[in-house]
Amino acid sequence: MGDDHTSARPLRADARRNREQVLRIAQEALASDGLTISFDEIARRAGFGVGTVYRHFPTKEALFEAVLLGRIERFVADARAKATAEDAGEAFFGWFAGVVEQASANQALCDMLDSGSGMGFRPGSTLEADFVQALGRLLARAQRAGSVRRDLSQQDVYDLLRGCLTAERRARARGAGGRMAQVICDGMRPR
Amino acid sequence: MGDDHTSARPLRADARRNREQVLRIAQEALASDGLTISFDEIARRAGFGVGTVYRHFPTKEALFEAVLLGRIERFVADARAKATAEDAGEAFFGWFAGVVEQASANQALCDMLDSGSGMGFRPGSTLEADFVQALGRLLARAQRAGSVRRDLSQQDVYDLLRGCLTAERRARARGAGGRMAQVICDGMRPR
DNA sequence: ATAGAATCGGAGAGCTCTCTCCGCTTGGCG
DNA sequence: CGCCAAGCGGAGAGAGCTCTCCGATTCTAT
Repeated sequence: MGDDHTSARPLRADARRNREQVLRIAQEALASDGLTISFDEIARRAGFGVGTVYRHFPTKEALFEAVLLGRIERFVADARAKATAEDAGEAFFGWFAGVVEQASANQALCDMLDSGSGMGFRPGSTLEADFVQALGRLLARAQRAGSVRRDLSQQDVYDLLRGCLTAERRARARGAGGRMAQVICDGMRPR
Repeated sequence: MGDDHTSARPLRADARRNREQVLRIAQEALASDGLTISFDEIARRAGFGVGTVYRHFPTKEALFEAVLLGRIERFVADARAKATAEDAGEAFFGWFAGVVEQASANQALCDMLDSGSGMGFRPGSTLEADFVQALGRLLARAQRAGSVRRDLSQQDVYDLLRGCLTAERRARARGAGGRMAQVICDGMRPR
């Protein structure tokens, strides 16, 4: 319970600038270094004392969520938008490849999806369930259309997505990114 | 360095028993908890003081290597044994699925292959290079035989293997293991 | 049984990390 | 301009980790 957006009064002008600066730097630091980066290090990179950063975000988790949750929500929204597309197979594979492309560029996003309920997603939240459910809808339509093997459950595909992120992230690091999703999508097609 | 097997005199009988006990417990602990388990915790589970464990293994890394390197070496040996098999495609896919099956049952093995040179493999060793090279030989033969897409490099397949481990470990955790390697192998076949 | 070498146990040094506390500084209103 | 609440900085508490050190204990050759 810190002083989120829910506070009664608006922040002082300098405080608002500082908060935005922290978010900007945290975003960069998380994208390049992942969830293991320390709170102190983020404060240092942003040029603030650690007390200042804690004033804006009551825990390390709260800061990370402020940076990352929106990204995951966008994946869910994107899946919902594609849920009525004409070509169900294209919708499913396009969404899968899009998530892989976006998330593999961001170490913290990979960490979060990778670690599952363990660390990334807060226990009380339904975000992970929403994500899997949105994925499941695209999958079910694509299977009905005959574009995806029928023996794969939504959990199977969620796990394959995580695996694909691991692979793509590595490939990207050596400058050979962009093809892992293609291979894994082919593997999900009926033979 | 420490007092490995290279020492001049043999260990006292009780010390040898203790060393083996430590290795047994460390093996279990690493398989279930992975590379992030603490040295203190292993000593505690084995029922020894931490000083005793350090007497046998000079660093945490040394203990972990004593448990894990042999497993990786066996993968390399297995790849070499299959390098002259009649059916090159079967040899490649069989090896890939075998590694996934064995390693996905062991959290520490997954961590080691996952993290690459970062943490798992010691910088000075050639083990990781040997592993990739042995993989590369199986791959090249399978590609010549037309069983695997030709646009995949040995690094691509190494990354796909790591991704497959991530996926399979998750699937196994929810009791649905055994099919991830099938999907990814299918993805590597020519269309 | 006994000496003495080999081995054991665990307190604690030194490090990193998260998070708190409170004296000092500064923006913005009257 | 001057006041003071809002905001800032960073020392340090507390927890956890790796690894060291040395007095206490146990094995084994005689």
